[in-house]
Amino acid sequence: MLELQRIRENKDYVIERLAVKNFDAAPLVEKIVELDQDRRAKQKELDDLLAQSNQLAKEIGQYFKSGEKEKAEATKKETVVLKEKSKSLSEELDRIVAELDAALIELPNLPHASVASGKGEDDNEIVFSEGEIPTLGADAIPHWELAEKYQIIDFNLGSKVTGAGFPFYRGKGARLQRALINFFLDEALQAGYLEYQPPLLINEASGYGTGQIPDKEGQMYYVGVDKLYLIPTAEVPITNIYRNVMLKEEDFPIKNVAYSNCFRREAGSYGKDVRGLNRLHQFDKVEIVQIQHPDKSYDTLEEMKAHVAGLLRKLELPFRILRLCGGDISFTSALTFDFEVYSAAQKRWLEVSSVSNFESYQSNRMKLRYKDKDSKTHLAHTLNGSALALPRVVAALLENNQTEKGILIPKALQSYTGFEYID
RNA sequence: GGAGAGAUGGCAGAGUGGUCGAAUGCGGCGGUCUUGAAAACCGUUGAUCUUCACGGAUCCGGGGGUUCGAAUCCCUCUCUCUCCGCCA
Repeated sequence: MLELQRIRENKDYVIERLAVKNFDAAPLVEKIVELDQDRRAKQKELDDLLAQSNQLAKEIGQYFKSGEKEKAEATKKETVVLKEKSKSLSEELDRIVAELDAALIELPNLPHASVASGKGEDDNEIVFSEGEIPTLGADAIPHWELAEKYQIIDFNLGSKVTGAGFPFYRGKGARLQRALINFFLDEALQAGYLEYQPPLLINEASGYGTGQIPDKEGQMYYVGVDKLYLIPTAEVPITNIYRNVMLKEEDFPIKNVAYSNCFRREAGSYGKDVRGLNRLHQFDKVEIVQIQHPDKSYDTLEEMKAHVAGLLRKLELPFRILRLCGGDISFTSALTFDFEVYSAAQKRWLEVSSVSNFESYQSNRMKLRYKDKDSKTHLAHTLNGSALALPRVVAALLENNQTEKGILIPKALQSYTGFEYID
């Protein structure tokens, strides 16, 4: 959520920037500014009343001590009026604050200056691309057929046991998964990240902290009896480690990495987009999260981009980087780069990573702050990125590397898989 | 799942109805001393909202209540610990 002070002081700028996200912020901003003024006025009024009550209470205490019972009783009567007034005033104040909070939550994060306006994914800007797009023989087949041919992923079995979008990985398929996870984790460790194994279920407060709740809780699986959500990404537990935390300036940068299963309901998805590994309800992902000083968060974003690019390079996958336009960038993000790999048999680009700077948007929700050298309190910046999400990487590896001898495992991965070919 | 105990400032730990935002110790910061450091001694040291400022308000796990007045009493939730049960 945006800082109130920022909205108050840069009303027009906020409205202007949010237009880039195709969000008409004007009515909401006006409402927020009004509610804020109202809140402060009411707060002052209430504070004055409470100050009077406190004063009287002190006096009553004195009277009792000195044995002046009548005076005490008389003063008590005075407080009754004050109490009624302050009670109704504080109820009114609660209403205003609730309304203000609700309005603030509806306001998306401001897009970074480099974010262009645009309608949707077609308007994203390709800022980088690398690698040759492989040309496959006429007998090349998509990964779901390869999965069946080599019996490494069983989608039907998943449907039987759970439902669509929950595949079984089997034999060398399962070992490939394990190899990729270890490879990604090791690479992150080498880059200075601290490894975590997070809980896969989170409470409501955590969902709120990173922005899944309210609004997007429909995308998460919910365990009603225990009021817990299955995580859609390790970002949620890992970032929420720092909910209500006061850091010191020298703690920056905090670099965490976590492998986790991710669970997404993906309500409303259908068609060829969800074929095979393209979109699953449960998948594996290694996520990197950084907490950084506001002055350095964009350098950090570049560092994270470079890390992700390095992974794809080592896997020898052709990839491109997109800067998301206003219409495609998420509600909570200020700047997002998507990484896409080319899946040669499907002849399409698949998103395998999304690297974002949330600036102070999540921090403000979570009260993630730090003290500077003058022990002034500020909000930290949060960033995260997939490094990487497995299924589409696997899809591209299978399709691009299909040969007559089988699926060729990239060199960098062979020490992890223990085999050279899936055959 | 059952029974009991507890949650106080960065940490440890006092406080069971009124000058308690909270003793004391440790840690942190500043100073005296010292060539420098340590030790010792002196001082200082929470957050949020509001105000130009003085000041005011709120916060002792979360929420609610009793009272003129709550860290302190009551209800409720969460979490931690101990014992029993179950169990990878």
